[in-house]
Amino acid sequence: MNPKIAQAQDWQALLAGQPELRLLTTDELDAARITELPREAQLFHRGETPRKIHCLLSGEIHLVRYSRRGAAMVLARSRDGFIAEASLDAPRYHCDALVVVDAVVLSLPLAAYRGALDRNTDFRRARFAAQAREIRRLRAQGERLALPTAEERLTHYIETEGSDGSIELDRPLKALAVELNLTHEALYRTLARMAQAGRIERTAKVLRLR
Amino acid sequence: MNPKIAQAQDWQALLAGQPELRLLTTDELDAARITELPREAQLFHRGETPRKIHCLLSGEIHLVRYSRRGAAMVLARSRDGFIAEASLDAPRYHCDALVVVDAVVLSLPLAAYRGALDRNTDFRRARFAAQAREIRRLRAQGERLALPTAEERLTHYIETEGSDGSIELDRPLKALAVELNLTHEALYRTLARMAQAGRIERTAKVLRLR
DNA sequence: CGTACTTTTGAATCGCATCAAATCTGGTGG
DNA sequence: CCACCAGATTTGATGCGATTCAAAAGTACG
Repeated sequence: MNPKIAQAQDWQALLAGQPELRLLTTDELDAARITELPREAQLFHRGETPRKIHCLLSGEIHLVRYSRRGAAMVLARSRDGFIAEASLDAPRYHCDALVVVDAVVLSLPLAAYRGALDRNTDFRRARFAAQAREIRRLRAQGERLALPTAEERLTHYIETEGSDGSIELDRPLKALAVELNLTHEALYRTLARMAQAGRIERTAKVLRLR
Repeated sequence: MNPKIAQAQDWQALLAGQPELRLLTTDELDAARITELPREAQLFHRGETPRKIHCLLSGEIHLVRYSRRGAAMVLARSRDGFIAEASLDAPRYHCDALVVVDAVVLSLPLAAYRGALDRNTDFRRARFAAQAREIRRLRAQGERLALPTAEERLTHYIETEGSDGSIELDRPLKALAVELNLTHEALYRTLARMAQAGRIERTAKVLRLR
């Protein structure tokens, strides 16, 4: 492990949680830096030119864009792994990266990242596969947003994002409503109706389709 | 150029239209085959295991999934280039590939494609960048589908997919309506209202924001 | 000149957003 | 331990925009 990073005893466990980083050589990790970012901080801003690639070790960061009327739109939620990797070959970021839960971020200069892609087969395959997964996830999300009713969107969400017909509720339902592009009222009502009709089972922390 | 492919005189022009294929070596192209597919044919079916990667040379192919009620959902429209590249590392296709306009397809065994990714730096960079573009496009599409009204979705579409505040209408408005996840009636009415109010300019083949 | 498809308009209906307000919950400080 | 507070959850009433169903007019193409 890179000595500069190894100094940070507290972060060892976090680094261990990112298997892809272990694919990088000591040389490649040499230029990496670790930063702590408090809630509300911004990792980067729209319009800036990407100079580093960031890997989220802990916390939560959202990619956000604002409509002309000021409404925030969440393009992506990240709880770990590389952030805005798809923007790196664009001349500018097209969204803000907003820290939603206090975060620890490892940042790597673009040159090191690109070098690793070219020379490190395992790393390259891992990143390539990760991009493919993201594309499939985004397609599923688009498919979901195209569904006309709240119930269909919720069902689709549980089927595609959950496992075995159920999802864990590790955050408030309001957050889920945002992801389904519903108001929280609409989601609450839909849940009530579905539970009433026996189409869904609801416990404190789990939603299960029946 | 690969002699087996070169035999197909008619397809030379089509191959020239795919700059990425020229990045492949003769060896890599050796295993490629070209197929013609009529409208309504399927290039692959949901549930099949991917064994080849397909590059669309001409025509149009849609990736389609069907809801339980049988409603078709178009996950992606392709008019040229690699198809369902993101599904290759999945054990099965999760959608059907439906030929919408008579198509010519070049198919390459997965092993040849993966070998090219590993050994051919230019090809790999090109594919990596293409995936990143696709991710950005899908994010923009998700953002668009989350907009509440027909007018906002249309405006967003013209702003992000068009150039300089206008788009060319090279296909019927009904097709555009599907992409905006609207009924064609809703789109027609929205266009009429916006034109009436002077917020959009409409000619036979172009839509322009004002 | 007929046929298939697109474009257009109308009327009725449905589902979600919006606004409002009450209740519940977890966590904090006194 | 309890009072309190912020945020989450829940229910109600109203309105709007898109869907749906229907039908007519326009357009391309063989």
